[in-house]
Amino acid sequence: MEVSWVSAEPLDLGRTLERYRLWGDDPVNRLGDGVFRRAVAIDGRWLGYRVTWTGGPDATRIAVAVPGARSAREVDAAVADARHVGGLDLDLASFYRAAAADAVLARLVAALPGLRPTLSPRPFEMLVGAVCAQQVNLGFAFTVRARLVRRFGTPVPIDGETVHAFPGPADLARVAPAELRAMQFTTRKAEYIVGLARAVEAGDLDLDGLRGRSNEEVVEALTAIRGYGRWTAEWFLARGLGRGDVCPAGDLGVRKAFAHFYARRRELSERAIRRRAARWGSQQNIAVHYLLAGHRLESRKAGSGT
DNA sequence: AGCCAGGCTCTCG
DNA sequence: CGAGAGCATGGC
Repeated sequence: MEVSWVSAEPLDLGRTLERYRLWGDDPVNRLGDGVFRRAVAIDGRWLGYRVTWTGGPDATRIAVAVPGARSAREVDAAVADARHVGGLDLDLASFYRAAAADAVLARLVAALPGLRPTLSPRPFEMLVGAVCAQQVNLGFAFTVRARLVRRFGTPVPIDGETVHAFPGPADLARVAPAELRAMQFTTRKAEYIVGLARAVEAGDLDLDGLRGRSNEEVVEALTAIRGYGRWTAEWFLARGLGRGDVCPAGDLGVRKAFAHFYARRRELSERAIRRRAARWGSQQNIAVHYLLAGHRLESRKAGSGT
């Protein structure tokens, strides 16, 4: 079964999803040439789906196909997942209007038309992925995350290939931290990941319920868990929940991007970054995404390859 | 060999 | 609180 539609909003899906292979192969979000594959859960069953697209940033036709679907409801679930992954529900047009007032953002919007933040549809997946990326370079973070996924996730066939569903709390709650250590997680991170899985399994933390809470409440709930600090909570708000008014100002990449674009390469304090980002109000999340992508673009051109 | 990488916890003042 | 040390791991 398949559905397709034309995006009325600016969108370059290829550029947006490119993120999924910037730092290596991602067995959960598989991006090929002009095709993206992922799995979605419905009624306890995993279904692989495929997204394809044609046309330019101003009129993209998107198609979502779910080869194993037996009902429209299953297709709807895949479409919802795909919309989240592609950031399709973010108001990019409003961001573009706000960006026009900022010379840096205006330039980046012109260079990267239709780029959207990719959101992570599943909170547990988002949080564990964030732990993987704490304090290590992103290539390595992707490597260990992929090991985790291949070992504890669920393989789902689609189009003769395999996508992996990210392991859920139940899959990881019973894992001994030593098993993660063997995959080159640090002892601490192994504890953080298993600890989160067990907290969710024990009912101490309602991840899905976070969606309905304020930014402050989400940060408070997450930072109460060992291993989950402000950085992780803010990325969760931004990339998990798609909150617009969030800027993970402590993030190394964000700090470098702000230094590059707004301070003649001099380091800005976290507070200074927050102040500047606050001016963008509910567009902060997208603005930060453009700054990060723009910084990658320009430093790659300069010959270094972050 | 040594520094770096999209942090977090713990301890002190 | 806010700064600072200590922590671990692999890549370059």
